[in-house]
Amino acid sequence: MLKRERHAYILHQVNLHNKVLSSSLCVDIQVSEDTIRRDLQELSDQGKVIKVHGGALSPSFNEVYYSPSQVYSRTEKKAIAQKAVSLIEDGMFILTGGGSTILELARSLPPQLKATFITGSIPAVLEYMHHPTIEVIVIGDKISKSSKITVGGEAVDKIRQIKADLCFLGVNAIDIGHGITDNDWDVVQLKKAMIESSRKVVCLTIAEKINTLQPIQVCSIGQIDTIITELPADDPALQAYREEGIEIL
Amino acid sequence: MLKRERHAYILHQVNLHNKVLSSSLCVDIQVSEDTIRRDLQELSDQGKVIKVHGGALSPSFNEVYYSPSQVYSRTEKKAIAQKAVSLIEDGMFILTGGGSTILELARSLPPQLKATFITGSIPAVLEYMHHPTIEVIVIGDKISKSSKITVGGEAVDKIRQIKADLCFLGVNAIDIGHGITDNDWDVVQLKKAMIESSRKVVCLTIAEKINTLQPIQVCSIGQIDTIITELPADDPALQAYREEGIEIL
DNA sequence: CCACTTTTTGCCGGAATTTGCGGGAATTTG
DNA sequence: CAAATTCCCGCAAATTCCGGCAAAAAGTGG
Repeated sequence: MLKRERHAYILHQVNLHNKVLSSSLCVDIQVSEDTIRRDLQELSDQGKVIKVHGGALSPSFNEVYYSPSQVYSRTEKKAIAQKAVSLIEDGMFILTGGGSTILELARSLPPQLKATFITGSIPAVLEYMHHPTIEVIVIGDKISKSSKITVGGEAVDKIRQIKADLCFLGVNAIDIGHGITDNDWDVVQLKKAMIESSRKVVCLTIAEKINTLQPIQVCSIGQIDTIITELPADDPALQAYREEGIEIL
Repeated sequence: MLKRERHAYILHQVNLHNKVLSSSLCVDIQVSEDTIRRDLQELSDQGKVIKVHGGALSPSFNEVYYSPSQVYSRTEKKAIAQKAVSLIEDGMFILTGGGSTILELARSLPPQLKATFITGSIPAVLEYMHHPTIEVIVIGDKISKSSKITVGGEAVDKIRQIKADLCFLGVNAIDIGHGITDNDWDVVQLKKAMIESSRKVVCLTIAEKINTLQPIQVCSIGQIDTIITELPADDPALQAYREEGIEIL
């Protein structure tokens, strides 16, 4: 990996997460800690980051008041993203939707990962695009401005032509009896197609949304292979799902 | 392999992967590292790539991390966008590419305009998405990270199925003899399809790019209906194009 | 076809950059 | 305070860069 690439990657990470740890960077990028330290030093000299013991912070961190509730349940979603990343292997084809949990996943992808991500979500495409090595395939159709993803028959058709290894689904509501449910007709059509076109379906959801309902069903519990929440895998809140034979992470 | 060929190949690689290593290029093309270095130097002088120790990066690669305000020739592009907007009428279907001039156009759209914009450019989609009343249709396919547009056979096919009223084309190089030319094979395929699928083809270009050349032809002068530059319509620099029967704005 | 110029290319030697490593100082944490 | 981690400095190896030079190739004009 070229020096400039590393710098770009580090800056991207800092701007996304407001901080980076030298220790995690050097395992991500696969270079020695000294190199990372020198990189941080240079970026710090340029004023792009603020160097601190053990890593670096975003320069805007000190200026603006940092509201932790800026993004709804950001920390939980980060934890979910971390677990989700562990399912991804080099060479995989991965279908993803949109939603803030998926975005967090996109930001947490290790930099040397070589996989192909397929999505109709514009914010997700933006995140994937920043990644140095992954391939991005966009599902085209009309944009739904509210959800910022492409929706419609063309999009559904395209997804049906795909057979992906993995499908990451950000979930609005999940319930043991009604499965995954949602509130946008067009988005539901897409999610249905995504589930059918994937060998393995992984649900990402914060615990808060477990056992909640929305008007339109996306799929039944039986179609889900894995559920990822911010809770530990053996949390009692997930017992019912475990009993249905769903893998819990 | 000829010098021009090498340059085209290098540019293609850079646009594809966002970076090239001198070491890998010289085994690919079977020339000495010195030749590659000189090639990269020249391309860097022309601003086509950014030379770094060990190789080169795509110029758009760094843009992402810098402020969007320092865009090259911003004021000129705004002037062009103003003129372009005057061609748009309610209810039109409009094909557009990517590029900073098109983005400026997207930002200049009047807020009550009701039209449908079709594009494969992710930055353009983002701009259109912010608009309250226009419809956005995304052309799907694999993302070219450097140009940030979808490229490939699927995208070309989709465009062919469309018959748009207008096509706005950001232009890299235009010449009276060679028409519009560009340097990325995949992008050229898209632009060709866009031109064929539109009733009226409008070129947006800053005056600086008039009478310049790139390796690959997009279309001949005869296929262009309108040219928009920041210059007044009767500027002598555009005389030759006017004589070809092209409308100048 | 031949001399002549221009361009291109490869090679060489020295300079510069980058990277990892070791040792000791400094900082953090319990 | 003590252990662990992180930082900093200098060094060495590897790689890359750069300017100059000469041979090869391509273009030019008679």
